[in-house]
Amino acid sequence: MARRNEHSKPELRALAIGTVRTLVAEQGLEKLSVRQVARRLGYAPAMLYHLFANLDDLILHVNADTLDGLLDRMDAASGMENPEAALTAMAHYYLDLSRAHTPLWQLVFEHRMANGAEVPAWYARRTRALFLMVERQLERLAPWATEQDLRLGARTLWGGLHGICVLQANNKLDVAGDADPRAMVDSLLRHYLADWSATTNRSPDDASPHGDGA
Amino acid sequence: MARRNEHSKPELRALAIGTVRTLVAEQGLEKLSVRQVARRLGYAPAMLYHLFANLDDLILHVNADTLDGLLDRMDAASGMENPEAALTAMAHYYLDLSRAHTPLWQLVFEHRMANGAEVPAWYARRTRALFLMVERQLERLAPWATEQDLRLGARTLWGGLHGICVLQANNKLDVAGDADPRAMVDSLLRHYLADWSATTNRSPDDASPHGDGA
DNA sequence: GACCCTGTTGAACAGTGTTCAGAAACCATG
DNA sequence: CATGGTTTCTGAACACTGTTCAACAGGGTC
Repeated sequence: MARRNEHSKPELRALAIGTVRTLVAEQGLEKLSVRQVARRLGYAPAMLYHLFANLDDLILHVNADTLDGLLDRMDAASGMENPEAALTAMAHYYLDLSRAHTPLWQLVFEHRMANGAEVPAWYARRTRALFLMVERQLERLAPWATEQDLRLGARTLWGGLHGICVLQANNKLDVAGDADPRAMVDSLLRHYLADWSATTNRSPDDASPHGDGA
Repeated sequence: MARRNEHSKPELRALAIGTVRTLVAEQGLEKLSVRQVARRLGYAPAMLYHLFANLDDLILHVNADTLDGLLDRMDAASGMENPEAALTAMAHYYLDLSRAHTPLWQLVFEHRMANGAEVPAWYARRTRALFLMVERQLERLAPWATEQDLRLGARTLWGGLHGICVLQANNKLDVAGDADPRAMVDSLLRHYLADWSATTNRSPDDASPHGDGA
């Protein structure tokens, strides 16, 4: 019972990734295990170690797919006329993913690497791209903002959005009295962006032509 | 080797909770296991099941202690004159906990119950209390806000703060270019609160004396 | 001394990720 | 056709995990 060669290595890799996706979607990330994936594939568990370095590696490949889908949809929104509308659309994609595919979303954002290993570069590139897209929209919203303003603003805004999604995915919102996550996201974006773009304008302690005091 | 009776049941419970705290602080939550706790205590693993229902129950008791400490410190800040200053102080406690005691913080906020069981009432009470404290400060900031405004605002603001702490605890901020979490928290509070308190004032579609259209 | 009760344990069960020697089948060469 | 090499795949093992439960040891009571 060796050497069946029914599928090529890349085929098998894609098959394994797909199996993890359905398995996680069906039973959540707690039930995910190498042995379960192998059983569904009809192979011995050890076979998976010829496709991926370990379970973390397999999960990262699944997450890369999920992230690519999210980034694609966010990128499509980045062309909108109004940068505020673009950010809102992006945020809604982010939230929708955490609502419609909660276990898959958790696999991306709540999975911790074993023994604190660093994520590989090919993966970190994707999370970096996410923040960059937000920065670019903020830049359109306030072209006068410094590079540091944009970094801080993007990380604050998207970190905040992320927190709402985390609470939503973990059902922590119902515990503390029900609240509509969509309304929360809209509230965050509207209020934060309004004051951010208003007060980031021509910072007083910067090299501005004629500073109009605080 | 049975029936030593060196400690009372409540003593043993407190001892076990303390052991989990040091164990998690030293090695992170991944390494936490019933057998490790028992070994440090000098008992057999099975003994712990006479003190707690299971590992989840033990962890919840540890988390309750952590939350109580946080709530105490936040409660002390709630008496400050300026509600905005109070919220800032509370947020800083929240962030500081996630920075100074990251593994313990993760145990509270990133631990998932096995087989999706609901958290018990004595525990849920604490997370509810957290949101309530924020609501009370928002009410002082905008006494005219409706109950629903307060709920939405508190959950949005604290959800956002939580997200920043999550990214911080998981080292996701360095990956995407370094950003000071403290500056992010301040940015979130300042900008969100400024516009929230300004625009929540006498909502136009509510029973206001003379609505000034959008 | 006999009894019960309570604190405690060893052993077992079912599961986990991971490694590795080796078997089986395909391919190319002599 | 046979031989050898390479690739694909597996069974078994190792060291773990949470949890359960029969059984045992010691203290208190009658």
